[in-house]
Amino acid sequence: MRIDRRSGCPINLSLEVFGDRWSLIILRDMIFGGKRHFRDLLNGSLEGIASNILADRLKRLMELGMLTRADDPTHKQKAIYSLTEMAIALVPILAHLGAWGRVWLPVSEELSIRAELLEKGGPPMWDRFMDELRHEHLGTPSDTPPDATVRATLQAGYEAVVARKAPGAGCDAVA
Amino acid sequence: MRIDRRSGCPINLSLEVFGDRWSLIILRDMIFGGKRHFRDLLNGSLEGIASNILADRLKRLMELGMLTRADDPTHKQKAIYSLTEMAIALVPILAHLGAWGRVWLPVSEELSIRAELLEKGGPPMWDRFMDELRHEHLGTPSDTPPDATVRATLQAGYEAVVARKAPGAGCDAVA
DNA sequence: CAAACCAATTGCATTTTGCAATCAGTTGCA
DNA sequence: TGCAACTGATTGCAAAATGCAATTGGTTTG
Repeated sequence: MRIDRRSGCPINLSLEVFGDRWSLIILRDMIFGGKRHFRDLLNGSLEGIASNILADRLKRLMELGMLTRADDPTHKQKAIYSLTEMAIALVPILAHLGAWGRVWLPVSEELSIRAELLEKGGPPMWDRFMDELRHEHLGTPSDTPPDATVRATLQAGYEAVVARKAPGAGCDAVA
Repeated sequence: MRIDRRSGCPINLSLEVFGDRWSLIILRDMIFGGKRHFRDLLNGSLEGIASNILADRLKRLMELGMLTRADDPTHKQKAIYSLTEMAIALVPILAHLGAWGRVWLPVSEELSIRAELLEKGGPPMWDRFMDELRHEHLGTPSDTPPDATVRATLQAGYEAVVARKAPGAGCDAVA
């Protein structure tokens, strides 16, 4: 599962990067879920990735230049993973992918609300979101207040759906 | 490699559809290369798919509703494969994917000129291309003359690059 | 009538995946 | 201090997917 370079076609090479079942899931959880640690990615994703596969994919995505790894200063053995610009540039693709899936596949309502909001926001929202990610992961300066982020908007939409579908559950239902 | 439905997330479900190394390659060759027959797909793609995998993926894409299969009236054992609207709707994703690959991966110039033209054309060009595909594959009426198609434009761009890189080779160099 | 072509299928070795158990070191709490 | 919980992984193993070559039964072409 390294790169074969079967051909120099852009679509083929893109597939060689994330044409598997887990790489994009990991990037999705980092981009939309804000996950930065091994354990968060391991336990947090709905799909249940195995730890050996997660370790392998993190390594591979680092080799490919999509992620970087740094020691977490608050915990001697904690590693913190960051997106590179190469990974942040996937946001429009993920937005289109989510929009396509919402139309053509049996998605669940709770999990597709984010895709819907992102689709409605269009390229301007994608650009704002990419700026936020650059701020979080690359240390780029940002003038967006923390409570007005795209991620907060998406999360609020998700929680509204969950609350509406399970009215007795209160407001603590977070996946 | 059927669908597991690990979760109802649109991105996850999309990955379950074409999160492998061949499905999207086949769709690329049908969409951009105009391939409709088993042999064309088998011999025509640069990446060299094996016939058993091609057969498996064609079957799978049909089960998923991305392709249909019909007998070719001109040849009793020839099958002709057609894209469905579900597959044609992937054009914007393929355009973004090509654009991303062109920036971040070691693509070859000949093979990325199509992606570049498609990116420059933007959504209006994608829409025209999707209409052409509907005309070819779904029998939808079309008012575009055959010599002004997006596919012809992309092919002309490709041939111009090939001719420029190998000036002595004449105009018969087609992959 | 033979050679080429058609869409697959079969057999088999290699690779990848998924799962569970485990690892050594670190931290939080009593 | 002692011990459980947590950290990012690693190992072993069975099952599945892949890649390759050969083959199949039928059709068309020269």
